[in-house]
Amino acid sequence: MVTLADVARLSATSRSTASRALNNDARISRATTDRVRLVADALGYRPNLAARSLSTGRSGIIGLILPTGQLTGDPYGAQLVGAVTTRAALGDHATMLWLSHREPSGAVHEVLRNGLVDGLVISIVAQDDPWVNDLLDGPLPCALIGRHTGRDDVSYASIDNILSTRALMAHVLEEGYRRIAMIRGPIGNADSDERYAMYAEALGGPEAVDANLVTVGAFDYDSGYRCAKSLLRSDADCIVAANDHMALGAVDAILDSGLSIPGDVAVTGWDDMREISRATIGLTTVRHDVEAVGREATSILLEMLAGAAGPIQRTLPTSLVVRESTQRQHVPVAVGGG
Amino acid sequence: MVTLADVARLSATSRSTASRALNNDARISRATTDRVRLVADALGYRPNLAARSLSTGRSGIIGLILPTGQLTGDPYGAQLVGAVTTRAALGDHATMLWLSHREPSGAVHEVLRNGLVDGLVISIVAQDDPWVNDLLDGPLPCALIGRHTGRDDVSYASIDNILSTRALMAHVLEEGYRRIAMIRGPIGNADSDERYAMYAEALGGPEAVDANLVTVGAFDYDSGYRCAKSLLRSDADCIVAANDHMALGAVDAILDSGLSIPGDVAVTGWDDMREISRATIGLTTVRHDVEAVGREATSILLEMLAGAAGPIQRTLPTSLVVRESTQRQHVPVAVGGG
DNA sequence: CCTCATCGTGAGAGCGCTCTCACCACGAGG
DNA sequence: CCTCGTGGTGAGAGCGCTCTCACGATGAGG
Repeated sequence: MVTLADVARLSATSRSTASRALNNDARISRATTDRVRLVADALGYRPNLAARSLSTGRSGIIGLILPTGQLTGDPYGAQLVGAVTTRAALGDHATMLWLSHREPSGAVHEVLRNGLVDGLVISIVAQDDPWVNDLLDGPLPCALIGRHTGRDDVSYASIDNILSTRALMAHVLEEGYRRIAMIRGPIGNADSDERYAMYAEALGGPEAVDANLVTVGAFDYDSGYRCAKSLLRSDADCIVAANDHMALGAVDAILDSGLSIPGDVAVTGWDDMREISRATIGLTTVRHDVEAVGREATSILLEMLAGAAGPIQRTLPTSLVVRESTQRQHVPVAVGGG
Repeated sequence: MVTLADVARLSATSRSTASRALNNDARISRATTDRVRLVADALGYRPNLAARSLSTGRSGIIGLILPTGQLTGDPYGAQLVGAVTTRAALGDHATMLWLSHREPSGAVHEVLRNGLVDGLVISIVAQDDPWVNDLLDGPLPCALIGRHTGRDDVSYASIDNILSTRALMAHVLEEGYRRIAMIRGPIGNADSDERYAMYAEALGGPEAVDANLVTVGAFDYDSGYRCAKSLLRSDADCIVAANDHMALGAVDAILDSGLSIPGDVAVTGWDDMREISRATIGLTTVRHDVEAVGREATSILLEMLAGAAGPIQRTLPTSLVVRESTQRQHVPVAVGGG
């Protein structure tokens, strides 16, 4: 293995100088820097990260914690991984992935407190997981993907649930729907809670909401189907689902009941997933940029690592995509598709 | 930060002894070991991995290299990641994920030669990527997921393409199909090459193959569709696709052409992916255990790290799953589903 | 001509761990 | 009683890097 000492010897300087030259220290003269660089290249020198890490207390590695579920089924998780990895590499950090299906108390904690990673990007689903708070209160800088219910003191990058839900609700109200039901996501999940809150706001506040028109799903196809069946019994004429998976379930439930979309019942989703937009019916949904969120969360973490103070919180814009599933008044037109 | 020195002091021993006690060294007396352990637990001591790594030359981290494409669309990549991570953790190793969409010459090489990872598990698609050979010939132990065309000197875990293809071909021949076409995968990909070779063998050898009945796809839906359209013009009565994605494309192409399955044309796939088995028609396919392959490749790497010599190569069994898409002679029955 | 910044460089400690080597105490064997 | 083996422990070097501190050379200002 070629070490810094080798480089120093062959470029006729000290290890100190060689180290500085390779790390862009302005104090080193141009001539020396060039010479050291040349030798390092020639030798194929690679700094040993363990040694550097031991010396600086920094490893140059960030951890990405992802619920296992996010990596199966849809490309969401994969996009996230790609975005985080790419952004981290851009900032000279490597990324280490943890899947949180094993008790994080074991695996995660193990590696979190031993100095392997400098910080964490965390994507959560079940927001009441106790270990999330453990991590947030731990010694490592953390940036969340999505908001965390009940905590305003943490850094995160999130999509804008407030404005997007307002726009969505305004749209269906304008289309003339009146018994607007919701298949919300799990209670305690921040995205889910926020979307529900704005749904309620649009209808005139929580007390104005008809309890029969609200069901709780689990962000998957099956719960969407089940919830929709129940909502149809309550005479819903529009079903607002908190994501596209559940919306697709709702679509199938409606069609299976012999009703038409949007003639009898309208449906909306969330996420604008490609495969689902392509499905049976063009789905009115909210488009947001998964990769941008991952990128932004990573940027936030890197900023914190560079010394930026306080919780950094950023909300990314979304856009309403109107397709046939809510356009009762018009001739159905293929608007979307991508 | 609590260091080994702290533990040693509070348990009234030396750093050397404390280190040995925590690492299960048999030379240390029971009493001392227990005492050290107790103190370590009480202090919440975590060994600093960078220091250990610097000292031992081992990091306890393995790298997993995955083509970006494998993480999008289907759960294949996610299952792989899960299996590798889990198996590695079992062997006290953490896993670091690299996606190879960036030129690996940059990112990968960067981190490979600096002592961060002890070894690599590599999953490849385009097997002619030059960097794969660079890695295989590099200083790090590597275990491949799937075979690598043209190299017998490397360690791998692979599914059995030979026996599975024989069984599959025997099945369709027995069903009475005679113009059996193939949508093979990319040339140079070992799985793809092997499957084609056995397809040819079953028909009486390479020279017995009708060139009009062989097309080259890219393992995705679109190429499956396109290839099938062309094969139908050559009067194929059975289309053997090298994976389920392409098989699904073929199914749609056949139906779009106004033909029936398996009445007019039979179709077979590979992989037995859940979503696809659920699709329009029950697909005869080859089931193999993705997670087992990932697990096995990781085991192999860990064995090599533990000192096992020579290339370790293991082939995992597959099973033929017969569903309606090839059963012309019988009344279609719902056989599969999982 | 001397003082004093300024710039560029070198010496060496230290990061936290492992591991070789040396040591001590004790009991068995001669 | 001395030697030797053995089980248990300690001292200390070393892993490869960074960074503080100190130093020498150079040039400007008095």
